[in-house]
Amino acid sequence: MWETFVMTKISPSQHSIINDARITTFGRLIEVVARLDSTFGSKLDEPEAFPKTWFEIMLRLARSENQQLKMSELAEQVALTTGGITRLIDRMTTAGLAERLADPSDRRVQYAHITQLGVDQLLKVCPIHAADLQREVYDRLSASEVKVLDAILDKLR
Amino acid sequence: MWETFVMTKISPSQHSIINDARITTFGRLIEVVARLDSTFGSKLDEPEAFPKTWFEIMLRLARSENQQLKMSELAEQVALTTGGITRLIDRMTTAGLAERLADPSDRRVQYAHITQLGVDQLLKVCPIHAADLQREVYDRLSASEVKVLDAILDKLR
DNA sequence: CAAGATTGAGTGATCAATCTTC
DNA sequence: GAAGATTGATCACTCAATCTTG
Repeated sequence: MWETFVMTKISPSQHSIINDARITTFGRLIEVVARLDSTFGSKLDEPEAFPKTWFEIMLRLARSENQQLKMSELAEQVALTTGGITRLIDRMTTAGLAERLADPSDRRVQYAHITQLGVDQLLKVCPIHAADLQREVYDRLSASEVKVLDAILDKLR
Repeated sequence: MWETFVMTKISPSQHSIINDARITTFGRLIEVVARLDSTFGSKLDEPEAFPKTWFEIMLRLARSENQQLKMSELAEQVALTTGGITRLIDRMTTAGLAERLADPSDRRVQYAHITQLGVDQLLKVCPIHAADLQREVYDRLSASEVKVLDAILDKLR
């Protein structure tokens, strides 16, 4: 069939550039992770639901020494700017899940600290999230694949 | 040393809930991908630089039949809402990288189509991105690890 | 002057409501 | 009425500038 309109054409040599396997695989990685992530975000539709970002914050605080982290450390860990963290902790503070603690030895720093309510909520949500992960991720992978995945993450850290 | 203030406490049994290995690994996955992704975003600081979202869009359009996709298909593929895609294509149209094409057989649908300028830009950026990926990702992994990664992505699709 | 946190302005997303076409 | 795309309102982020403390 002849073409009625002239469309954008891509030559064979250009085709190989656009279809680079490395770009394809990485793109799939981004896509799969984004899709899984958003799946779990909407999965937490409990009465006391909170965004997945909050979950990540609370988890890191709960796992840290004294259940607290410097604002700047927290920002670095969750790949946000310090400005972003400032207002995120503001919101979590309003929700009663986090609070700020001053550092007596350096009055420039503020610690983000998870509250008792935050710990309670976290303990309630963790098993749900773990079950979701089991079903959506781990049940679909072999033990050796999980092992390799872990190794890959170590190398890319 | 005795404690001056009462801090949030986490018991050993609660500790095991919070430190679930499945949650940890998945969290690391999110983190590593987010970090890599933002690294490459700032890497494209060429004169005609564009955000990584645009790159992803252009790549998908260029690889598709007739270099076009329905707005809704595109939204689904890049995990955005249709509203988000509408304005994203608006911006790319303003930049001359994409355009809208009507569907003669169904006047409800609009196709997002990559322009010749878009293809040119994409062809310029792909080798740069591939080289970045090679250095930041593939040089750090063995061939078998990449193979397993691909298999994992297939299963999680 | 540097480090740490916050604030103001601007951007790009979501969600829900709307408009058009099937 | 349902499907597809757009629009309005809002939200959470970034970037750059600012304030405070070291």
